[in-house]
Amino acid sequence: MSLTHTGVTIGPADLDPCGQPDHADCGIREVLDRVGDKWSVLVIVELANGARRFRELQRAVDGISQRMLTLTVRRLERDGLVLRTVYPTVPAQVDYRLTATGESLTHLVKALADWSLGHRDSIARARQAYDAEHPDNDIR
Amino acid sequence: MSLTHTGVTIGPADLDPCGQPDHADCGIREVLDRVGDKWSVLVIVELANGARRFRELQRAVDGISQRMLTLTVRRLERDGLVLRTVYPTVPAQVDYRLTATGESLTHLVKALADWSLGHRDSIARARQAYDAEHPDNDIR
DNA sequence: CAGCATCCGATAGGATACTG
DNA sequence: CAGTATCCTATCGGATGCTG
Repeated sequence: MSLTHTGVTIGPADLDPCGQPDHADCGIREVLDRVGDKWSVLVIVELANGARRFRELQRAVDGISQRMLTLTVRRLERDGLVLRTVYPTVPAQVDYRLTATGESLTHLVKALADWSLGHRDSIARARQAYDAEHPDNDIR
Repeated sequence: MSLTHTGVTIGPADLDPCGQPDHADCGIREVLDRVGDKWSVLVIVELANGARRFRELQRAVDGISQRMLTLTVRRLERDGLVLRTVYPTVPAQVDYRLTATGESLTHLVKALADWSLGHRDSIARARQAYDAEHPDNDIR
């Protein structure tokens, strides 16, 4: 784990993405808002396996409404993570593929997915334990 | 990019977190919902630098409301990512620190932050370009 | 097929006031 | 200090119907 920090390592976990002592928001938000929304990551995961057409995407992601797929894919396009290509056939045909930038995100997405799978049991158990000890507390 | 896939590599980017051809949701959601929400990651980043008290956290994350900090930190506690310790002093004193599980997430969070910083310019330019060519389209 | 438009309920999340 | 309790708005996101 290396970050380009300029000086000494303060603690065992000196994590400061901005280089500021208090990492205001420093733009993490911009990415997090994209990575964080309900569908983007799943779409990226699917596109990591190759170009997909609209309906293919919708079937693959499964559960996503057409409205949300449209919005998700548009935002990814706007951010330059996905390339949208329209073929002037009849009926219309459109495909989506990751750009180089989008491709570079797949590593992280994969890491996230791996972490998720690796810890889901642990998390599930933690939740059960918590819920058992806080029956009233309805944090979800 | 390597994933533990069982058979042949279909494309240049065979990314399948579940091991299923269509990666339903396979539990990525559980983590994504936590990583994805507006504040969790920022809180984790702050806690990666050491234990913090409630007010310290609120000041550090900056912008978070007290209500959201409470909810965020409670959910992280429930998931076993954060340990909450109450000292029966007057006035009350509580601190929060990452558990081992939470600690293990900091690597990913850091990677995400790095990616974010590394691509924010690229993304900003993509957005400007998109908005210039789609003046009417208001996808945000 | 690949969408846009519209309606509408559910949730996120801010502001504010109060408590042990 | 470290919350809890309310209220209220904005956005998310599903369902449905229509178009090129």
